[in-house]
Amino acid sequence: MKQKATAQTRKPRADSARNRQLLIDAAKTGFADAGLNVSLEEIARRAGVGIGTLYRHFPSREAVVEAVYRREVEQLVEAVPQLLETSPAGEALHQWMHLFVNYIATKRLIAPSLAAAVGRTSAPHATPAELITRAISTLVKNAVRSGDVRKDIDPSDLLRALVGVSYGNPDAGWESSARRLIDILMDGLRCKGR
Amino acid sequence: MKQKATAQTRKPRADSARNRQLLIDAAKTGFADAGLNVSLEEIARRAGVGIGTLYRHFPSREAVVEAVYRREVEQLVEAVPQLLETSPAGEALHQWMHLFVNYIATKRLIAPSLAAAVGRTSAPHATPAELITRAISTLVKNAVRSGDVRKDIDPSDLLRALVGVSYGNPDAGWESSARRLIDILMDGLRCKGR
DNA sequence: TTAATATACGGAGGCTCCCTCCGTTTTGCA
DNA sequence: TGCAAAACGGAGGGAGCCTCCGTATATTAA
Repeated sequence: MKQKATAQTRKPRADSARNRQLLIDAAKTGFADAGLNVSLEEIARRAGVGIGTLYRHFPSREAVVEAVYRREVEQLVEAVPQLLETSPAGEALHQWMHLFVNYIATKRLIAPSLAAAVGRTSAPHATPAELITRAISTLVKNAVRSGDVRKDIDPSDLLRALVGVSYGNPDAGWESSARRLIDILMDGLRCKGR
Repeated sequence: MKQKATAQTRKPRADSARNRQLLIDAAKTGFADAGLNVSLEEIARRAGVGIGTLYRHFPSREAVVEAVYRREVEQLVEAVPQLLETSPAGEALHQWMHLFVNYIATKRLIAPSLAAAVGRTSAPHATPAELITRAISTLVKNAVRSGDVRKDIDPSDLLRALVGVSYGNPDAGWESSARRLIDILMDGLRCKGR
């Protein structure tokens, strides 16, 4: 299960792992306190490590953000099979979209970085954006097969819409707005015998 | 018609007006060439003026962006009465949404600054965001009255969706994606006798 | 025309942030 | 216990943001 190249590798250093976690925690609270534009130096400061350490663990701001929201993305992905078991496919899709808004609502930072990433598939391994794309693709495919939604739906389109709808500024009943829009979208998606 | 305070004012200086226009032009090409993150100093350089001059005319990056896209916003707003004359209200709304995507597509910068502004109504005079909000409100109201779309629609919600849908990254068939989504949205909006 | 003055200009400078590089420190392993 | 490998820290160069103020120029009145 462990990755193992041609040569045997050392056990990873304890301080490295610890600092990585400290950084992620600091980033999480930093983003929450000071918005998406906290300086990386501020994050390093909060974590009590040098800026160099931050950059060693996360080569870019993107990478930091991704590490922070990776958890939520995983939960979002894991919810799919369960939803498909307990609900008809169309309903599963609908519920998942609301779930998406939930996660976006708590952590305000998924949307922006997701928005930038939806199109691209260049990354070597599975990026969060790709994971989510797969999740929604599964849901859409099922819903199309079961006849719950029209078949001319591109899952990426839908994801884009979802991200877009979740993009608004934090204040002013943003979340309920997103929820209303999802319901409208869903109405547009359904097969209405036409 | 001219603004005139208690004291009579001087004629505004010619160089000021000229520089302002140079700056707007430079910003327009600058945004097009180098993306939304061109430095303001670069814009000033392109315009052949000092950075101080830029800041005197436009107190913030936001203001620069707004000046650049003001034209498109105005056209978007002006299209409303015409659309309402030539099409049934529901269709007018639909067409206007496509028009919106058109303008966004050519100038890639309306969406971001609009996204930040949709909620707020704090500004003293009519901001572009408010102008657009008014435009879409008119269209929605008409469409609701004529029975073309359901009545539980908040125009701001719809604008948010429009902005969101138009937010994607430039590459990769973004525009057609936005158009498909608009059609789906519109299907969701229509009164379907239920 | 010319002088007076309101108005606008330019860019140096102080600040913050980004990111790299390398001397120092810590950790895992033998 | 000793020795590399691995990780740390933060100084420093570069860039962008924005302000401030001495200088330049347009407008107006004489």
